Amino acid sequence: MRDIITITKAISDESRLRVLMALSGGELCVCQLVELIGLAPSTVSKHMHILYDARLVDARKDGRWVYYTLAGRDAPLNARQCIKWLRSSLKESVRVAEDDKRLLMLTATDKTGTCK
Amino acid sequence: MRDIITITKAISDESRLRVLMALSGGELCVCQLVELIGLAPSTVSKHMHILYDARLVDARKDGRWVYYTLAGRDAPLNARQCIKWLRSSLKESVRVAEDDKRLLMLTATDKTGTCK
DNA sequence: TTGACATTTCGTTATATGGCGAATTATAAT
DNA sequence: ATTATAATTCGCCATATAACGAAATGTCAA
Repeated sequence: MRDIITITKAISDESRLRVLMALSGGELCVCQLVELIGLAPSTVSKHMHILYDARLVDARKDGRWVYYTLAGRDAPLNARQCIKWLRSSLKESVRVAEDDKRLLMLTATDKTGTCK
Repeated sequence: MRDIITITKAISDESRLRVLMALSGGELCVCQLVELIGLAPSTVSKHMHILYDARLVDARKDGRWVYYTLAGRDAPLNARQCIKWLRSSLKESVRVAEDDKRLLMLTATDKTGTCK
């Protein structure tokens, strides 16, 4: 029960939902998410910690950057199915579409894969 | 997006999750839910309002009782799929099993279908 | 009609949550 | 070595949330 509540609390915030949907397109580092969401780095970092606790995202550190991805095979089934539900539910969200578009611009300036 | 956030906020509370799982066994009136969850009637009523707003439950008034059921065919797909995910995720929850057991006792004393 | 009961609404209170900036840590570049 | 950058932690504040009891509403029973 506690695990599920951790997940449901994690997904009950607009910024965190936007992050999860943004990560559908592949891994992103915190500074890219800051750019996308428009909140302070410290705030975004806290959001990512909440998503990580819920095992909805994985983290990978590379140099001074931390890259986040959607939870993968090793994540609990509950978390993966939650993401599946969210993706199908937010498929037609205008906000998500806007973010996807902005993300294309953000990642285009950064062809190498490193952040900046 | 707003609809989904309404849903995710609605399911980010333990009492409301317990209510949703309890309703898997069929409709229940507020006083039965009060008995099960152990919170004040006013509190449970507020919880039900939140679930209703999210379209996760339907309400049916019969005399002085209000019976709630899980969202049915007419409810948004998002809400129904959410319930599906929750049910599979909480399938093995001890808390839910305890509630189910208690519910059997509660509904056994009340064979007619009316509340008391 | 009076009383009892189920439910909801309202006002209040305590705690949880989300936001920021400042300070801290870790890494890379000069 | 020093500086710059990415990310996190910490402390603070404003708002949201969940709880209660009291009062209001609606319905049935005596």
